[in-house]
Amino acid sequence: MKKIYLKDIAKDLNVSKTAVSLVLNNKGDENKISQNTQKKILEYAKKHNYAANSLARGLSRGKSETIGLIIPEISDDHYAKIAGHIERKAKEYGYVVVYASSNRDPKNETKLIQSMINRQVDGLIIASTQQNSEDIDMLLENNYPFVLVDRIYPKKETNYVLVDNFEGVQKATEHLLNLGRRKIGFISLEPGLEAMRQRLLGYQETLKQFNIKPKSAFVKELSNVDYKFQIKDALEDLVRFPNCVDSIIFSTHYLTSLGLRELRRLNINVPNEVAIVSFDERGAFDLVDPPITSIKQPGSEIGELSVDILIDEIQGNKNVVDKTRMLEPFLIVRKSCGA
Amino acid sequence: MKKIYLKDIAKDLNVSKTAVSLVLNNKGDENKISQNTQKKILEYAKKHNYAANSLARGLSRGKSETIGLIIPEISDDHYAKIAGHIERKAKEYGYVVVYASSNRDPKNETKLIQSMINRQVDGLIIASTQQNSEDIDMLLENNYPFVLVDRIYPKKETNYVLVDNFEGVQKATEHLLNLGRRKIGFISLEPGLEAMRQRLLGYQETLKQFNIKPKSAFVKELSNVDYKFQIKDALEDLVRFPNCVDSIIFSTHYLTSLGLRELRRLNINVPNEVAIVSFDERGAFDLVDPPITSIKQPGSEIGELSVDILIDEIQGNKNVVDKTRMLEPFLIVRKSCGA
DNA sequence: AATCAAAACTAAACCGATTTAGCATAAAAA
DNA sequence: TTTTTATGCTAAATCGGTTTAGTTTTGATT
Repeated sequence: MKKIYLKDIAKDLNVSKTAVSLVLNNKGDENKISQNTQKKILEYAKKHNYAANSLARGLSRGKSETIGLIIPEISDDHYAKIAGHIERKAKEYGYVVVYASSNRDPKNETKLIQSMINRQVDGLIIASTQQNSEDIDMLLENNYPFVLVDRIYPKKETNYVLVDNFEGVQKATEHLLNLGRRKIGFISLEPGLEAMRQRLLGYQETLKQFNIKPKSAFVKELSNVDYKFQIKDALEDLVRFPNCVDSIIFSTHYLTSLGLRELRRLNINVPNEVAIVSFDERGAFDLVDPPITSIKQPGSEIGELSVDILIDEIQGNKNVVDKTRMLEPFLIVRKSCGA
Repeated sequence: MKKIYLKDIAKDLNVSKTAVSLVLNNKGDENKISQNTQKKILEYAKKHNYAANSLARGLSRGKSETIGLIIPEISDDHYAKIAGHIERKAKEYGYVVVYASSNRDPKNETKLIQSMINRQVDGLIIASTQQNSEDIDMLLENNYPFVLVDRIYPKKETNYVLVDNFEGVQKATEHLLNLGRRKIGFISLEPGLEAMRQRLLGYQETLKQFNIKPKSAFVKELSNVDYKFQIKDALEDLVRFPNCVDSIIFSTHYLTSLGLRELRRLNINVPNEVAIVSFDERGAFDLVDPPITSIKQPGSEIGELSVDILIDEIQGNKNVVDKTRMLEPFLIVRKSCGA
């Protein structure tokens, strides 16, 4: 099974490389290659299993039919799901996906963006650390096709797809309030991410709507780096006097996991003593004791829309009208709130 | 920020493209480019942020510094983890990763392998459906660098990295037996995969070592396609008369999740009535009620070794001596067996 | 002063496609 | 019969690098 090249086909069939290339790219008719020749070329190509070298094609066409995906971590449940949907949708368009994890480090992100551009990806889907303003500006200035997912730069005009974080927490908070909980704690990460800010805001504003004054003592914002260690103190503080919250909203799934472990260690009954809600799902959250009420993001929509938008940008179409999409999250009610 | 090319540097510095290329590829010394010129070129390149177009470089060098990863599903916990480690390690070597999901369909896998080759990936890491003998043969014949992960073709001589599936289940079975369980059920998938065969074997052989005759009624092998529906009957059959097993080993994590749900529906107490062990971890298995005893695969080792081996193959080195690695799995003892 | 080797550099081919511009030939129109 | 037009095709440039096979320059040697 030797590799076969365009020029081999041309030579063997006694036609020019041009003819072969045109025909194989479906431009035979418009370039008036006779049906006869076309058939000949197509058959030969099929028979010998010809497929263009995509580096060569990419170089000559100036595009690679590849999209770059930059996310915090591919092994994170949430991003793995999104990556799956992105891949599927990209394939529909004939694109493949190169992924890279920033590990939540802005410097990594900068490098990855550069590296992807050098690798001639046609566009980028980025779940940014949100501390890479300059990179985003650079992309914008150069008209480089890209879409932000999951994270946005609120002051910049970019394409984006993300869930309505405010609404998500709003739903969760309302749920808790409707179940009679009044002392709701909120454990989140430092507000570097707009998403986290919106989640906090959703919590605070909903309390206000219910005429409850948000207490800052009920809110714990952990370091992105040390959250694993900080969560212990944070939780203890929330559940002990004088706070004694009756419920906690965790602003992301891994905080939920850690928090629940801690609550167990403290022998606190969930949901009787403290109800919990998690932003984001994770693996077997429905099997956990108790099954965890979660705010679920529409992962498939997020993935698919971001690809739709990106491809539209890449191809310079204007098919996709709205390139800034905020999607509706859903509250999945389970037993961790006592409902 | 206009893009800058090799020829721009050459022109601006009044040297040849050759010189620039050599210097930037660290071949200045061996090609006797004067220190002066080298410095000039390096500085200019750095100042203007030059980076080679990797399509062009790839085309001309015949390699792309890209590796292809073909797995059943990127969104699967297990593969997402492996993908994470693969990416990290690949980056260390200066490679990027293109991933694609076969969705467990051999036809897809064939297409993906072809597509990756056309895209000039330098090598492949494949978690094969194990029904693609011809593709594997083709890769072997063409001396195409590749490594199988997680799945192997037992009769073919390929590089591979996978966990010792036999040993994993052996550990689990011994654990159950040591806890006094004697009627151990085994829920698995159709034996298309060698991994599944080994797991079954591990179960059967361990029973024999304990002088227990394996009963085929205790083994349920579900269809890869319809397992979601079949598991209900399978489970009922196992726990009801005449089988009445006192424990079950699930041969993969998603079967465990489904099975546990079903056990709950049947109001069967885990672990008192039926103990369970899961092959493979999943998200929050430690938080589940009860926390699930699992056979854990060494994900980071699997990912890293497969990259080490692949890069060694690609670069034609012989640094990595053993290119067929079977790794040790670990039993993580939790409460689902009553221990 | 002629010879030779080493040092410093470069022209041009090449990787494998795409694409522009244009050349024959045949058919239709004048 | 000549001109025009359409048909069918191709040579060669191009994409942006790498690499081979030289060439020129410099300096040392005889």
